[in-house]
Amino acid sequence: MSVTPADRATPADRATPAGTADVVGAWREMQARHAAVCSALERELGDRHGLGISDFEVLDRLADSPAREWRAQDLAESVHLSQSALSRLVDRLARTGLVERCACDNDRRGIFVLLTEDGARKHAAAATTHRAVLARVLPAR
Amino acid sequence: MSVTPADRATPADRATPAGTADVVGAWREMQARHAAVCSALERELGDRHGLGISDFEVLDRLADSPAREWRAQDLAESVHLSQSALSRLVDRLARTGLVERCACDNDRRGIFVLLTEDGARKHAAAATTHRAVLARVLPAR
DNA sequence: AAACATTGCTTGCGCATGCATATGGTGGTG
DNA sequence: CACCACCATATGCATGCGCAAGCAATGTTT
Repeated sequence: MSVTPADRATPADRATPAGTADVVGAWREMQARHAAVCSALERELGDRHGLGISDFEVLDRLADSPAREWRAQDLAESVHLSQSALSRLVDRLARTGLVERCACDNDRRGIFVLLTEDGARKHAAAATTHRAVLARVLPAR
Repeated sequence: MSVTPADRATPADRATPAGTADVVGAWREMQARHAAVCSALERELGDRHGLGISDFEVLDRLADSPAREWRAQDLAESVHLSQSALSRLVDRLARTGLVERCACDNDRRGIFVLLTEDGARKHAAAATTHRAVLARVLPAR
């Protein structure tokens, strides 16, 4: 149930603005669904492929890209992680050979993160699980 | 150059069931919204009331309850936290006097977590911020 | 060109979380 | 009563995260 703009703008605003209950309900429902999907993904990606959710998300972004490379910065934003968290995540992925760090020629502060062949294979395998989990638990009520 | 969902779910894709592309898109959108709401809540509840998201969620459940008390177990499930995480969360809230642990008479393994007067006041204040943030960022975009 | 501000990434640190396990309480079965 | 499987919470430990600070490269101002 979505809240219409009219609901939100109702003037009968006291301690609890009109439409508030709906928003809270929507938020709780989103939290529940988010938690359900995360825990299912965490478990299945972890057990079957040794990947965490964030790991997969990064591989997924890289696999989507034509050149299979992203600027670290853009990657962080895309997967909703802080710069520092992404830096360490790339560390872990690089240590297991799934991605490589690559200096950026025109701006030597930046780095490109690029998918290795191993990474591409891992992603292809994990993507099947990922899609299956989403199809199973995301629409579930 | 971004790859559209349609690109990912080419009909020639036997391994991926139909509708898969849509689910991935929906999941990414949910992640984005969830992250946006969490970061806004984290910031505003933290700055204005010294509360984290989980802290508020617990207070909110307690305030909702007629008796202002919940079994620790049920609380954990309701706020989507592990039993251990909730135990420590209650520690922190109890240490700042917002809740109290209360032995359960008929089953002395269990505990009730109950809202103190301070906790109720804190919740009332924070709830305003919480609702406002939700109304602002949840329906956005 | 020298000094300063800004950007992009890394690192030190503290913290919240989950998993596995310990501790203590309960109920059922012999 | 003794035992045992089970349940509800607490705690040790490892991990991933964000914030703040650091560092090197780049851009800007004079």
